[in-house]
Amino acid sequence: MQGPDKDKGQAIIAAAKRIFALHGYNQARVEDIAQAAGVGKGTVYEYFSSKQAVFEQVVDAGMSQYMKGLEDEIRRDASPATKLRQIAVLHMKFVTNHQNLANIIIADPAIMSPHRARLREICEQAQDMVAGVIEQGIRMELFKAVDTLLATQAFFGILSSVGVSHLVRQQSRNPEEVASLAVDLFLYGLVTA
Amino acid sequence: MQGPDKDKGQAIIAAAKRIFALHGYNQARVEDIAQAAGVGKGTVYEYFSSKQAVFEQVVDAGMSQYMKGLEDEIRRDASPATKLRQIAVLHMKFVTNHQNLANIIIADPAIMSPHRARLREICEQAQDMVAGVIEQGIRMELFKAVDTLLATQAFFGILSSVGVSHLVRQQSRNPEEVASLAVDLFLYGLVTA
Amino acid sequence: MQGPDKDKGQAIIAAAKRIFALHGYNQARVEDIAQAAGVGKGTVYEYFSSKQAVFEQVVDAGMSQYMKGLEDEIRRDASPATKLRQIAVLHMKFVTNHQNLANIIIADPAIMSPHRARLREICEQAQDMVAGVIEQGIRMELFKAVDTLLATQAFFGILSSVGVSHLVRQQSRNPEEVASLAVDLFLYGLVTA
Amino acid sequence: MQGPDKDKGQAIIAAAKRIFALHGYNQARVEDIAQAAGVGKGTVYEYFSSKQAVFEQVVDAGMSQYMKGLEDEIRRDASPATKLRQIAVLHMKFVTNHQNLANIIIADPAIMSPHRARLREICEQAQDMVAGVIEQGIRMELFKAVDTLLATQAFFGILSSVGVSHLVRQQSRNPEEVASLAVDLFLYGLVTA
DNA sequence: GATGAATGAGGGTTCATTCAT
DNA sequence: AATGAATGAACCCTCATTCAT
Repeated sequence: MQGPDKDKGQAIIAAAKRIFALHGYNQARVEDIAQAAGVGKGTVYEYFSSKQAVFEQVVDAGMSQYMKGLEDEIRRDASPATKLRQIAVLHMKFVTNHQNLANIIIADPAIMSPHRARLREICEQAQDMVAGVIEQGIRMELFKAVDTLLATQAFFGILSSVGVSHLVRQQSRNPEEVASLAVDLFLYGLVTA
Repeated sequence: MQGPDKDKGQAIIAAAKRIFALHGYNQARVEDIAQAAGVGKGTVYEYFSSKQAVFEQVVDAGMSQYMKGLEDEIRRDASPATKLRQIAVLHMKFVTNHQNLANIIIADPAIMSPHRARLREICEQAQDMVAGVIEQGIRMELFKAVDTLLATQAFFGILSSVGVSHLVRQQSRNPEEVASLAVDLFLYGLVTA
Repeated sequence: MQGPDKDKGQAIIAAAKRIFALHGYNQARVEDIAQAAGVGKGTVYEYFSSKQAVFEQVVDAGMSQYMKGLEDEIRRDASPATKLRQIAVLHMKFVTNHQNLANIIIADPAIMSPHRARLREICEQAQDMVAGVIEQGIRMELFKAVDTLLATQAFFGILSSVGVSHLVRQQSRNPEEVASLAVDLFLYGLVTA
Repeated sequence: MQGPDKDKGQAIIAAAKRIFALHGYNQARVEDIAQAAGVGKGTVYEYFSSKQAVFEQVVDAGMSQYMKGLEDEIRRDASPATKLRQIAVLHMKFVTNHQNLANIIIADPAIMSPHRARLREICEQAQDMVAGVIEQGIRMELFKAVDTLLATQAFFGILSSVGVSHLVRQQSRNPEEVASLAVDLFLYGLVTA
């Protein structure tokens, strides 16, 4: 699968990420990716077995990077609220960086269907980590005894939605600031005290 | 282009909604849609000018139905919090009903690109309506003086995320209950009082 | 009795002649013909078994009309040159009236292939008639002893070419005048005496 | 193994010329052309943007070859009658070689409609050249003071008609001989001196 | 290894024909 | 008889994939 020249493989992944995000999976032609990577069309097949495989590598690379960052934050010694704040920044950056790859995966059920189980597993791992933080907060009586799964999904939902809207569409604020405001809302709610 | 038999056109729209949601735009063959609607492949073209047009009609039908419901809720005489609660139920039902059509639109930039401007306008109308409710709450000093745009996006983000996860994947709870829990979280936050 | 059926069949033939001449065989849709004839699409199939059959009827109608005129001219008591002059006017009117139907037949080998033999037979009948006139002229030592087949084809070639150019494209002169000039050229040649 | 690009493009043109002449434009499937050229269906689209474009290239190739020959004859130092005789041979060969491509163009108004203006221009150039020769003959008082446009059209009409009949249908004589007989008729007419 | 010319399966779309009303 | 909604065979074209250089 992996050709010997790691740099070229990475260049193709990077190019593919841009092209997929820009045009969507089906509208992205292998030739476009090759051109964006500065290689010939056939070269893509030296490094990856198929267009599908390129996409999976793009997703895998993004996810593993994300998971690595997530694990680091979780392992850190901090209060649950602080951890959520840090994870929020991480997630916001991820959303900003990977634009709509996640949507491609969701929207095109045929894509990654062989790998979908593993992808879901990874997502669930991420959710479990955050759920763990929330449970910790609940045990410490800092958080209400809500349904942790629902809260976790709400957490990601807020961040993704706000992230896409604020960062992709308007680049007026930095990710940290937006993440902070979103987490405030998540932690303290909309209603006045 | 529009044949006189409204029922058949509606049947095609309904079938197309299922097929698009199931397979994604590109993997959905016109023949699949025709078969699902119980008509011949050519009949689809008696009612719609193209596959693209079918998709747009599917989206339009869903959106106009949604907007109609939203306007009804907004116009109702109720407290901002109650309005948000009602809108949440509406949105949750919409997400449940339309599954990942929204994601298809987001993920495939080429789809609906001529109509994208109008679609965005509709979405912004919906956001403006909810933003109006939140502003009203802020003026009444019921809500904190947050960035209303950010809060609105967070509101939709929570509902969409929770809706997809809870309702599409696990159908253990009814939309009303899940919407209520999500809104509680949005209004009162995670942190204990 | 002149039932309404006959009228409708004739109307379809007349409409088809216009549509075929205007768009060519393949670009002429059965629906176009039906519409031009002021009837429903299905009605065409009440009178003709297929699009192909409609075209054949159009051609047959034109040819039999043409042949009838030709026979009348041949039977007339006149000098060979005068006969050719009369036939030329007839042919020029035919070309004007039927525009490019002949070209459609020639250009689309699949069209009328079952009937092509008969069509060729009719054309050859027409050629034989004119060839007979030329032979008569040769026997009377009014015409040179040329290859009658070649002369006949030249006769039709001049008339068709001049007819299409002068009458279809520029309608400045009447068929009789143009036919007369063309026949002068055919009879007396270009070179000065 | 495989020759350079140009050869394959030329092979496709040559194959297309045969297939179009044999079946007509619409009945000629792209796959037929590809097969006749000994290439895959997709290869046609490596060299030409569409079926339409293939046809236009076929026509262009034929026309430019024809025009080149025509110009050479015109430029030659010879009497008008001799020039016409040479042009006649050229035209007869062209008709023989290109069979009914011209008819396809005439019969199918939709074909080449974007290029029709240019095609007509080319035809008019050819007509103008021949008209020039005839005018020269008239000025030299070798030819009668006829309408040159009409004479030119008659010239082409004789040659095309005789060419198609004699050469395509019966291949008993060579083009030069037939052309010569046709020109004799055109120059000296049918009537005895 | 790197390339891109060659390939053909697949699908959107048209339209001649049918048939229930 | 007359209609036009319904149908599906046919065909152009795209683009992922292969392979000879």
